[in-house]
Amino acid sequence: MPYSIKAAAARCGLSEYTLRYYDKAGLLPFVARDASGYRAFTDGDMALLHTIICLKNTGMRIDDIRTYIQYVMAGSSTVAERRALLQKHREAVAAKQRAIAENLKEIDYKLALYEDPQAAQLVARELAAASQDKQAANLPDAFAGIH
Amino acid sequence: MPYSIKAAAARCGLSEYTLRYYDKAGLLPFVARDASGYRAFTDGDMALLHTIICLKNTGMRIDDIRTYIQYVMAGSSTVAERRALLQKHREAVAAKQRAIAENLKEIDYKLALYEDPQAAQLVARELAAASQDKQAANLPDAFAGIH
DNA sequence: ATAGACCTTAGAGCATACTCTAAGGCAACC
DNA sequence: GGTTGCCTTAGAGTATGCTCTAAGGTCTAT
Repeated sequence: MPYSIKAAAARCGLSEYTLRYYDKAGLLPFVARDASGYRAFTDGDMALLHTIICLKNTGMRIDDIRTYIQYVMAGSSTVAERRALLQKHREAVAAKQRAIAENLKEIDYKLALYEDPQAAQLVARELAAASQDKQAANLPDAFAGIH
Repeated sequence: MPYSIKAAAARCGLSEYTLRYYDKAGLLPFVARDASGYRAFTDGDMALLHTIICLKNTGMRIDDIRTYIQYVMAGSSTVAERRALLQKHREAVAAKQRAIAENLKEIDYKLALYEDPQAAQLVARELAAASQDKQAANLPDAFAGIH
């Protein structure tokens, strides 16, 4: 019934190396060992691992994931702490998503410029302006001679 | 008119260290030096630096940003390459945003559980199930005795 | 009983992106 | 001319998260 590390890795999409690294880092204190000292992942373990991967995929650091797992291992008395941790993370992720969306808008603006039929001319004009900046300041001009 | 590295750092929000690191990494070939060998950032340089920061903030790697800057330094003949690079990046960022949103949904699900008035009971039930997984597989139970 | 595929650990190595230190040059003011 | 504050470089150090190697134990089938 339980999965070997190889099977668990295949199921969750992480490498065996990464699973061992996570275990060493204190993220998998719940994974039991069989009589030979081999890790044995149960379905319940895979569910918790899934949560760990969600936290990782949203950018949570190993240290913070460990804190979450420690709350889980401490039982239902830590529900408030878990809620606070996840809420804080949720807001941080949302804020980062918004920031990325903002930056992406500017990249889209650049992209629109490059997609314009007159792109070459527009770019050449930008370049000429940058070039003049240098001349006006009596600085060597890295853009000189570029079209 | 041009900005010292200190002024440029203050304006763009990066540290002086980071600006020097970027220069060393080939991201700032356009920044000129004054008679004393000091970097002199023009307004045109700041605009390009802004683009670099947008790319960085959306997770582009230094190596790829350098490629983009090399296209810029090669003039308007590289418009097609720049467009391709930005489009590819744009799609990668969008895909990652979607992936994060997916993972966030699962975290929200967990959060809803913790926000339930019956949270402690629900969590205790999860825990009991995980505990039974271990028992059924004749494995040491890390959850034993936790409420 | 031996080959092969699996597992274990400790610890080294790597990639990325900074971050800082050391040693020293330049420029302005008292 | 000395102090102060800015700048330069090379290169070392840090943080994070893997990724891999070496040495060795276990299990299964032939």
